[in-house]
Amino acid sequence: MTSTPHPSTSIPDRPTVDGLEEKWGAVWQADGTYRFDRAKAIAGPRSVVFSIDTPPPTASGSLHMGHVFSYTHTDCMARYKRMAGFEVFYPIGWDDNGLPTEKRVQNYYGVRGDSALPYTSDFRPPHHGDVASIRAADQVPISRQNFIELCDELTVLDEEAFEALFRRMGFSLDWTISYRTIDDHSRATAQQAFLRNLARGEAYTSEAPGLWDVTFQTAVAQAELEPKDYPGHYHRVAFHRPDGSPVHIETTRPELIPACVALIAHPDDERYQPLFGSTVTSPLFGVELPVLPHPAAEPDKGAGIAMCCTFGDLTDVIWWRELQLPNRSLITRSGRLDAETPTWLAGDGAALYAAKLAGATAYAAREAIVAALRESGDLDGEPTATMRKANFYERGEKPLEIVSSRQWYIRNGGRDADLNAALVARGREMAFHPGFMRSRYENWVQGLNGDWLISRQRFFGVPIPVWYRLDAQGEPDYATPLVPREDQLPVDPAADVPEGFTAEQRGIPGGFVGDPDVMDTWATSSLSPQIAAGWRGDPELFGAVFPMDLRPQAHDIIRTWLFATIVRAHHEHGSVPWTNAAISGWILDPDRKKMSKSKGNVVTPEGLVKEHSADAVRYWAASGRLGTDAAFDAGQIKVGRRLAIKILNASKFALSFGTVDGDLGAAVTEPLDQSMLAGLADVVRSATAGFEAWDYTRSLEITESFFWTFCDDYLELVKDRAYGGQGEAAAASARAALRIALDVLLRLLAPILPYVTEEVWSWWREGSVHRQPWPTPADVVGAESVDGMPGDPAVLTAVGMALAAVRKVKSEAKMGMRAEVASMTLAVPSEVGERVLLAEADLRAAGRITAMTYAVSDSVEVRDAQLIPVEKPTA
RNA sequence: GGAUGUGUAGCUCAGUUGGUUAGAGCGUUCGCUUCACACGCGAGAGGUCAGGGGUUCGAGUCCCUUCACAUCCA
Repeated sequence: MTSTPHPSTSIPDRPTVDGLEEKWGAVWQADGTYRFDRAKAIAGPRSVVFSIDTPPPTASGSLHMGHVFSYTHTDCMARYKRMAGFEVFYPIGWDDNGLPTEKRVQNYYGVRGDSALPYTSDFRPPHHGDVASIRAADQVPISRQNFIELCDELTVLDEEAFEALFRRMGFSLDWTISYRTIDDHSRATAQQAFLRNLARGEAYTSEAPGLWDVTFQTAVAQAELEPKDYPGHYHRVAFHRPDGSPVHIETTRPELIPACVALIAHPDDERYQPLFGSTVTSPLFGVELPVLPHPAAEPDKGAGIAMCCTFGDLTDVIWWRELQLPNRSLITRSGRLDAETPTWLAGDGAALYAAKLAGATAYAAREAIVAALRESGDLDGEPTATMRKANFYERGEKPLEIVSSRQWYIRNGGRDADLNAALVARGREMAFHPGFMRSRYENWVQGLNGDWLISRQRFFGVPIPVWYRLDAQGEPDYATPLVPREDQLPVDPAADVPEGFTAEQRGIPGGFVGDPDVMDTWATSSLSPQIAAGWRGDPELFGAVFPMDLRPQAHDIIRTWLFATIVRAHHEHGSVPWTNAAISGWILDPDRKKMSKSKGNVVTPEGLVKEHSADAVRYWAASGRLGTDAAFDAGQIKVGRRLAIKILNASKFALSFGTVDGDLGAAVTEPLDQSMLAGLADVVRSATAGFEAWDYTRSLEITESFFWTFCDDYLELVKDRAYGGQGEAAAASARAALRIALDVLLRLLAPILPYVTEEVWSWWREGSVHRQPWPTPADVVGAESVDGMPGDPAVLTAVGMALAAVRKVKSEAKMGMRAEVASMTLAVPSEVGERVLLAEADLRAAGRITAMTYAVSDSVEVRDAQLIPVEKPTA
């Protein structure tokens, strides 16, 4: 039923891969070739569906080879599953909310959001992507709403560029199922999930020390920080025991001495054991501080005893919490020291603070403190340069500070051993491909030390959907937030009014105030399965596709995206979000460095696709296995292009001998043809096993390897016979075998090379090759003879070896392959000779052999060849 | 410091449960206007499987150990 001949075959004289993307992209779109059949999915058992949680790309980022790499991997699997009979749910989304978009908008338009400013209806931004970068001081401040409008405008443009590339790459997404993480449906879904987290106690607010980006003025989550080397100096500073003797510590941040709450050494450190339980006083400020043991202190680092300040780094937070130390925070959200002189300082210390430190930047404060330490004699020696590990957010220039603030958190097992174990167990319910990637997940989950901070003090995000009552003094009541009903979502607390209040009551005592924060991007994109599958508002669809079958993504975001998505599904559904996670590697440049803009080694996908064709680029991507980083290799793309062209040419040839009427399988009578088909049946088995093991690369390699042998040996061997050189029946056998093989080969290659396979399919078949069933060994009719004897793949191998030996003789004689062999002896092992005899006529035709005899030998070689050079036309 | 992975031809990589003489592509060398394809075809050269030790009749493959590289975590 799949082999209905096309009524009029139209094969181009010179087939080309160029232009196939436009041609077939338009057809697939018009025909809805990759449309998800919702009715079939809902009607059928869950097992008829293969659902894919496509990670929505950050549309504000640039397009890079990593996208093409990973999305091609997914598409190959999607296409295989579709042909294997599954109803494939393959949506696409764009992750457009969040700080990456804001940064891009700031640079593209030269603006900066400022909540204090009023809306301007006719605002015109100063730039439109026409300058490389804009200094913060030159950015025009605009209102929150104006800023959001620009974000909306630019993300739409960016998404169009992404869509154009993804379509050109031939990704078989269902473009009718798409979403943006900032659209109404996504916002409502994110808010609904948040409200349910809140109702169950999984979301909560807390005034706590957290990571703070002073540049972007927002809190940042643990998962987002990047430790980097940051130059600094060790300062050897004396604290004092009650008897006046010094205890030296070494610190890179002496400006935090006024925020010091304790000195801490490792419990096993004999140098400091006598001090545990005693107190010391801080230099300059004279604050009395305990000396305490804690295993996180590193005996080898600096003096081996550290000052704990609130808060210099994340270790300080651990000490503060575990040792129940006071909170003497000094660093404010601006990155400057508190303008008020802290209450715990007195006398000279307080005076020093008021004079030199109040409101100072961390840098100025450090200078002032170091000068004062020098004067007091508490600085031992000169500061020595060092590199410290500091935490950064994305490409921020300044290290993150730790600042106390009220923030929203979602419980993620960082502070709850039972939840932690449950989330590890969820990971074990899923299959990771490759399996070892699970340890990334488990390492991360088991290393968490705090809940997930989701609130951001930014603009372009999903608002936290709560309001607070204001008491008579105008102070918000954070303990009992006002929440909307789910059917009111999405809401914007900055514009919408909670039930029971009027707009006039906003911000006045006895009235209400909206939560000013938005959620972090991940708090929405961690719900991509729920958003795409219609958790909110489409329970039928949701039931048919959730939990999804596959989440594909790269390994660097296991700790963020993959983990966060598991957390949300665990809380909301008590299940995994998907049953398989396919983890792609990274694209490295040819020197095996990670490609990055700053190094200028980025190759853009658009140019490559235009130059080499989408199939060629897909071939390169598909030759990278899951979990393996791949070097970018233009050579491999060229190989892919060559394969695509070869498929066109070989197909044209195979179809050029005229059709065969009736039963194709019955027409195959020659042992060589049966042998080729028997080999192909083995290929079908192996290629299927490859896909079933998520190893599309293996499937491709097996099929490709067979295809080249098919071209180089089989086609050459049967050419003469197919033209009719050995009579009609023998010709029909070859012609039938060629069509059977081509039909199966095209289907095997379709998931990897969708364009050329579709092109060739259209020459002689109805419908799309991408809607054909995946081939089975039984589809390779003619692999057995009519009396049921299976074909012997070794016949083609044997004749191929003999042909190679003939070619070798000609090549060594520096003659062309058309040279005639007047006579020769084929020396072969006897079992090879027996098989050669079955197709000797084909061998003679392909080798232009007039007379041949056989001899027995261990290897296959041609002896005593009498060659007649091709007569060259005299000039 | 802990975890995971990698190390095979000049380059990029395969190598199933241990089993003949370790494979492919690219590159390279030599040759060929061959009626599907010069965006092609044919042939050749090229490897101490990171080092060391062990198990075994037999190790690229299993075990131990050393080294190098990468990533993740602390």
